[in-house]
Amino acid sequence: MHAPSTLSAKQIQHLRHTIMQWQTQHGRHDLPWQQSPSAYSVHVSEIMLQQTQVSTVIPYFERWMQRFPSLDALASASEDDVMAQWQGLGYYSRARNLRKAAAHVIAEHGGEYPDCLQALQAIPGVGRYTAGAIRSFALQQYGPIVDGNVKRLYARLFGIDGEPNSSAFNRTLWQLAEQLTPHNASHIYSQGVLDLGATVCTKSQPKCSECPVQSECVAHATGRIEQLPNPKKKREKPFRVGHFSWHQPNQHIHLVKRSSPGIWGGLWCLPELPDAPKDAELAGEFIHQFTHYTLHAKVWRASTPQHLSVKDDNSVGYLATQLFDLNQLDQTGLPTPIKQFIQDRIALKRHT
DNA sequence: AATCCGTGGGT
DNA sequence: TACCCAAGGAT
Repeated sequence: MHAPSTLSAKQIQHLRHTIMQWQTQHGRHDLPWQQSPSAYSVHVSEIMLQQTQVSTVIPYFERWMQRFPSLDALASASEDDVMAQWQGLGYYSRARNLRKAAAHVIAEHGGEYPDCLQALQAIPGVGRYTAGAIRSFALQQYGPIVDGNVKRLYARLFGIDGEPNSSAFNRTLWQLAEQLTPHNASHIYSQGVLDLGATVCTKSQPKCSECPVQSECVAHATGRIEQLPNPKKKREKPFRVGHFSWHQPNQHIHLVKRSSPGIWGGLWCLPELPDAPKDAELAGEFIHQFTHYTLHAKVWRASTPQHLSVKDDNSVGYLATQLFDLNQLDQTGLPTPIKQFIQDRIALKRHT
């Protein structure tokens, strides 16, 4: 892998200054989580922003801070309440971990977030990136960060020609972040690299003419902007069939709570069956695209509740089970396609 | 190290 | 349309 040699002190100073000045003048300052940030609000926003675009997160963040305005409010909430608030955001282990994290900070740190990176990373769901982000944005202390934006920016700026997500590639990026991040006003630099990656050094059609570090950019100088960072190897997406049961006695729907870890863990869902039931009537079916596989869901009518459900390890077991009023589903965390299916069917029935 | 974990925006 | 991938972390 082609990696840059160690940066000179002069290079570091120049890049820091240029990026920080650009952030002050052209960076983002109006995002909801940038207004009077606390360790808690920064923590919440950073977890929500993992693998999720800013525009998607904003309404969830606003609702979350209304519903769980403090660490104590979150820690004392039920898992079902938390999952219902997270409904639709995906990667639901983030929500389960966020609730655990609130209890962790209260139990281990008396309700005050720790300020060292090591202790921050011991919080459930907080890794190297999020720990650095909390240090930078909430505590305004030295907190290097490497995320997708930073990887793209550094890969182009320094001409890093490595296998994406390989350990060598990641090690190089983190070394650069540690060198470049200043110990004073770390939050401005960190926000600067995020904003630069998100608004200028974009994945496609980057705005190099607006870039403050264009003249230092290896990829721009060598005409490799479109090649860097190198594309990830794509894998074949498998196709899976899932069988679900539909039991709907008098305006109620029978749901089971899915186990975690596992897909849709912690959410309420139509009971998943190990196989297609014999002599059952098909209530409906749908296709759902996950990142790793395509799900063909078949939903079968059941005259009796199906307490048995397929667990994550493919075994069959008894899970928590409950009848939900069809008008109550808005306050319940269901997988998005399942909720969609149920609501479509209810709407359909009303018209026939 | 490789795989799993959701959903939706952008092109 | 189909594909990439987004303020990553856990196992």
